[in-house]
Amino acid sequence: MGGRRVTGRTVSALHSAADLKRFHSLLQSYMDKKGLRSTDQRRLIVDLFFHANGHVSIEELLADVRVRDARIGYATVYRTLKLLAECGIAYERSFGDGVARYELADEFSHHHDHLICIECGGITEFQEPRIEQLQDEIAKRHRFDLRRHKHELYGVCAKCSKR
Amino acid sequence: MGGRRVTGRTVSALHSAADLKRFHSLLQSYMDKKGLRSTDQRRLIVDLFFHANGHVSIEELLADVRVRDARIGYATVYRTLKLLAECGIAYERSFGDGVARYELADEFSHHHDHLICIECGGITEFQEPRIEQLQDEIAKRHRFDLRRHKHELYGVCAKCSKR
DNA sequence: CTAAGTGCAAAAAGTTTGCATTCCG
DNA sequence: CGGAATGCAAACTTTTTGCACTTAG
Repeated sequence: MGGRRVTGRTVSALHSAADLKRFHSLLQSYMDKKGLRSTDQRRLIVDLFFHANGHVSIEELLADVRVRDARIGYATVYRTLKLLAECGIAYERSFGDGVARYELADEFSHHHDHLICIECGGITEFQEPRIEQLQDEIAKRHRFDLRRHKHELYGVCAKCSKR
Repeated sequence: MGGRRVTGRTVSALHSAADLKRFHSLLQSYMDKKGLRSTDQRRLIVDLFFHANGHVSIEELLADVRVRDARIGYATVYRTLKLLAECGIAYERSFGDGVARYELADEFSHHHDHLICIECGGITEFQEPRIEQLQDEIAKRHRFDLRRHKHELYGVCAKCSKR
């Protein structure tokens, strides 16, 4: 119910082995279908993305990737993330700071929305099924085919209020 | 209750005269306090912003503004919108298409969230008090001082589904 | 082999800023 | 007058693309 703290890149994501399996097989079948190739770079980037904490920017992921292989370029990470977004494995987000961020799709992680602290920039996740239900209602009301949503609460977190 | 269609720039916003009055007086007092000046350009931009449909980009507002005064530059609109955002009269948003958009703060308009069509880009507004209430609950649960939120539903609108 | 992928560097697209000039108060 | 605002153009930032070279299949 509550959210777990995932500010920045301090907490490692906890996805199950089963998620990883489905993730790989979906990606593989998409790549097969499109005639795309599996390269060292792509495997590394995709792997680190899966294990990264949610909400990584291209720059951040590139830094991670370069620890393992310093030759990899920005454009490759950029194109690989686009690829993941294309086949529905990743969502492209932007929290208003002008840089694109990517996170694992709900089906490989767990669906969640965000509380964002306007003081420290910390991001906490939350889940609220009753809101999801109301969203479906709204979509129905508008005869709108709802595919995804973005729900962000901005304010000051407990820690920052105290200071 | 339902939302009204405000796609792009086709429907004119309907704010009350009282809103306009409060809007001007808040802006005026902010400018007085900061020693800022009232210029022809600023008055024109601010005025057109108030009467514009929600969600205007700098580029769009600039186009409107230039109908009245062709000499006005991008930077002036940019700086004026920043000013409005600074003093809380406007919100800066971004719907992921890489351009910043501005809309009137809730207190001068009416609070609403957005349904965004991923086919045609159309934006429809919606309101749902029960969601607002649940948000407050979530914030409380996290001892989070909620200041504002962003709730966007992405999908395919009725019109586009039909095609 | 050959079409796809990579890395680089250049091009775009949008946002910010420096500065000479204009103009509000 | 003096400092703030404007308009222009240049600087930035981030994203996207073209291209020659490499490589998976």
